[in-house]
Amino acid sequence: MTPSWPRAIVHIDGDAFFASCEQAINPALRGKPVVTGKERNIVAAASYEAKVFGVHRGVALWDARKLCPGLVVLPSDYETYSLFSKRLFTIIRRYTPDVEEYSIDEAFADLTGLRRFHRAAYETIAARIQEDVSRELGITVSAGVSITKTLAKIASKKKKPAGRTIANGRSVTMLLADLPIEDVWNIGPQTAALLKQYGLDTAGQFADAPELFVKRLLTKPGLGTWQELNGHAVFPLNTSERTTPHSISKTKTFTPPSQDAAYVFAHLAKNVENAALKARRYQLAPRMITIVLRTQEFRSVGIDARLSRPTAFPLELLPLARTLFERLVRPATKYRATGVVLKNLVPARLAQLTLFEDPEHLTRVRRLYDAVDALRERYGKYVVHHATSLAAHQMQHLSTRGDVPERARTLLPRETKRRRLPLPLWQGIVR
DNA sequence: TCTGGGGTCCTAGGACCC
DNA sequence: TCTGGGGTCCTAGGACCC
Repeated sequence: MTPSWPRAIVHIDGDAFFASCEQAINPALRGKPVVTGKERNIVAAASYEAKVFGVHRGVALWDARKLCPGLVVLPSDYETYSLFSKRLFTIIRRYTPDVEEYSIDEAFADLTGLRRFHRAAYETIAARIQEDVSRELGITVSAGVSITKTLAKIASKKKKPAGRTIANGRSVTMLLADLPIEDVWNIGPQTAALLKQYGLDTAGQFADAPELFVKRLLTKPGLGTWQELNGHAVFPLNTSERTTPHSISKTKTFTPPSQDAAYVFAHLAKNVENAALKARRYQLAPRMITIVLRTQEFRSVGIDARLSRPTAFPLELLPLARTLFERLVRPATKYRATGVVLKNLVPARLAQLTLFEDPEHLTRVRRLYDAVDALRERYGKYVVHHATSLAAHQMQHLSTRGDVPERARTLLPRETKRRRLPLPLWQGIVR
């Protein structure tokens, strides 16, 4: 259970993280307005120089360029940001082993009881972390120190960039007094709207509400947030390294929206291939697959199926995806995005044959994808793909001409030539 | 918020069993 | 044959996060 003594938790939050990484790598970009997200035509991160012009996350690049002439626009480079992220967490671990890697640019760390060891106040420890990061990585982080994760997270947002806020005792009350309820971590639009109906507009008002009232109105996470705002640390730090994902999804919007079923399916097939590739990289295979279509009007429809045997091979997943797709797709409806979710992931080695399957067939499929994955490792992701997704790939060639290798070829057999699977690979469509 | 992409956790309710 | 109560597992969908 919750320890009875007060915790000292620090929340470290990267400032304009992606943009800062770019500026750290390329000195010529320092002091300039920089955004990342070129590949999506939407600002993923904006440097503080760009924010001055009103350029924020989520702004369309077209608008961003208008707001800020001379804006430097870069494609996102997640590999590099992940490297910075790893080094950031390593620095924090020098001060405590209890570190939760909350997101690529955020961490919680438990400093409780470490003042003596570091011969420093908690605030000083936080300051040292900030100094180390700044000196060694060339980026800045903001820090919040408090007695619960929720309060620490609120504190780190208080002063940005490179700020530091300590919230204890009376300053907690001050911190919460004017904070809009929707700005509290884990209070989303739904819960905020509900609380506002009861006149609770600020974090302070919510924290002061009677426990019984909160218990009746909200569920476990909501109650936990209320407790944390009142200084009871109930959200534990998740310090276990998150190596394997629980689900893998790929979604892609295409423009313009289309009602051409074959074309829409090609996009879906591409997502299936990419999701399956990612699963194979983790040596995982899904037991369940969901496909999702989003209409022009932003309505989403989805359908699930359970696999009789886990598999991360598109050759096996695509026929099922087609079946699901055909149940889902409506004539004369324009779609703007397709998506696939691979769920119930299990280690690929556990993917055992069902009773009546031909083991040689599976071996051949495995060999095929070993070869495919090796090719992609060597020549890039686009070197080979299923014929089914060809239309989607060709679109990409047109839209990003020059970026994609010309050598893209279809290697795998067409659907008509594909061997029939000995057994249908799915057990039924769930809904 | 005029809406991109990738995730996690929680809960209600059904199925099934004793 | 009818009925109550309780446990476990599973899943769909909601809500939230960056």
